[in-house]
Order: sequence, then structure tokens, then C-alpha cells
Amino acid sequence: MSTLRLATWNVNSLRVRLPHLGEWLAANPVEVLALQETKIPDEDFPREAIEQLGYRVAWYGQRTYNGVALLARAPLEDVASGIPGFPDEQRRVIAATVDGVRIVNVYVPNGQSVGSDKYEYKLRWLAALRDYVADALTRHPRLALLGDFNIAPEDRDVHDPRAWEGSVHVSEPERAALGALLATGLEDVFRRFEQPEKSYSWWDYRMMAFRRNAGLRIDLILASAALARNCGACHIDKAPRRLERPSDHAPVVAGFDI
DNA sequence: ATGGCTAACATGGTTAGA
Repeated sequence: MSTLRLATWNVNSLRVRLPHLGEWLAANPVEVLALQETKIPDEDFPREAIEQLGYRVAWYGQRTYNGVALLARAPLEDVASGIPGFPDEQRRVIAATVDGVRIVNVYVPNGQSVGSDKYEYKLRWLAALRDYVADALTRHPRLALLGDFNIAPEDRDVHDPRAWEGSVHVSEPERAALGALLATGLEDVFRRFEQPEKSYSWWDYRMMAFRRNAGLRIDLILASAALARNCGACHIDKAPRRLERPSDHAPVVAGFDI
């Protein structure tokens, strides 16, 4: 029996956030960390800088946009990039098996605005992800799907549900797509535990949104039943959002007995 | 009021994020 701590963090440029990443991992030596929006082409990935922090790493990135990486203390096995059968130039998914647990790290498309081409892409992308995860679950009973989902699951995950009503990140089709993901046999482990009211993981850079706690909870850790039942804790760490030049997202952490 | 910040790319203004 050991503890597997999983974390997810949209760093909004790994280059800019490397100092924060080093500080955070020193204080929070999780076993696995899923990063999104690395914004670095594969050939320029700062592998040595990550390894010096004591982690192995697998990455799948591109210039300027998107990009994901998986950091782990233990070896990353059966690394897979993208969604099989869903050709996509945008690099948003990387998966690996760590300590016998399948980890799928996702950066779900933003969707821009309801009805836009990007919104339609987001829904198509989520449908493909559902099929991918459903298939993976048949081979990996212990599976975690974590990352930036760009969907607030419920109104309590939104600072001002009235203002956001019907808009991208909360619209009914997006929430239905998240529901279809959960229906494959996954659970949002954050809600297994008592949490502070108005818990969010993202705050706009503008209008002093962080100081006003005007945020959304869109960064999630979903676990299969076999994994979720052994989840001992889950929390959002707001500390890095208070630093100088922060990411607009905060890390989310969950611990599992495996 | 569709702005407001931040990052990338480029080296000033556009694109994108959420």
C-alpha cells in the first residue's frame, strides 16, 4: 500500500512558469503532475530542467498554443499521444501508465462562444474523448482522467451563475458532454469531500478577478470507480495564483491509496 | 461598455485564452 498523489495544472506557458513549477513541486512532491498549455514545440521541451526537479517526463506540444506534459516520479509506461482515430493538429492529450494506474491528461478546447466553429470542435472533441476513455477503461480498471476541461460541472462551480448562464464553459451541451464522460464510469473526486464554498481553479487576469474570487472550477480530476473509492483527499491549491506573474489556473491535487 | 490581462510571435499589433 502506498499513496499516489495526482495533480493537474494549466501553467499557461511552461517556459514562463518553470520557476513556479520548481517551487511548487519542492513544496508538493506529488507522484504525478499533468500540465496543460505548455506552448512549447517538442524539439524545444525543457526536459533537463524537469528532470532536475526529480521527475521523469513525457510531452506532446506545439508552438504558441496547447501542449501537454506528464511528470512522474516512477517510469511512464505505454505513453500515447492524441486521441486515436481523431486526427487533430492540436496537441491536447497525453496518456501513460504510472504505478499501474492509467493517467490521461487532457486540455479540452476552450470553445470560444456557443455556436462558433470552435464550440462545435469542442463538442466533437469531447465525443471522441468519451469513446477513447470508454475503450481505455476496458483495459485499465484503475484510470484517472485529469486536466483542464474548460467546463464548470455545476452552477456551484461558477462565481456568478446568472452572468454565465448559457455561455461557453457552462452551456447545457458542454455539461451533457461532461456527463457522458462521467457515465463511462468516472467520478469528479473533488466532490467526494467537504470543500470550501466558492472553490474555483481559474480566475481571469482582468478586473481583479482573483482578489474578488470571481472564478470557475474547470480543472478536474476524474477517477474510475476502482480508483475513486481509494481517494483520501482532493483540494485546490490557490497559493501559486498569488505569486508574481502567475498562471491564471491553480493546481488541483488528489491522493489515492494504491 | 465585448473592454479589462497575459503570452506568443514579433519587435507593434494581432490572435487566443476563458
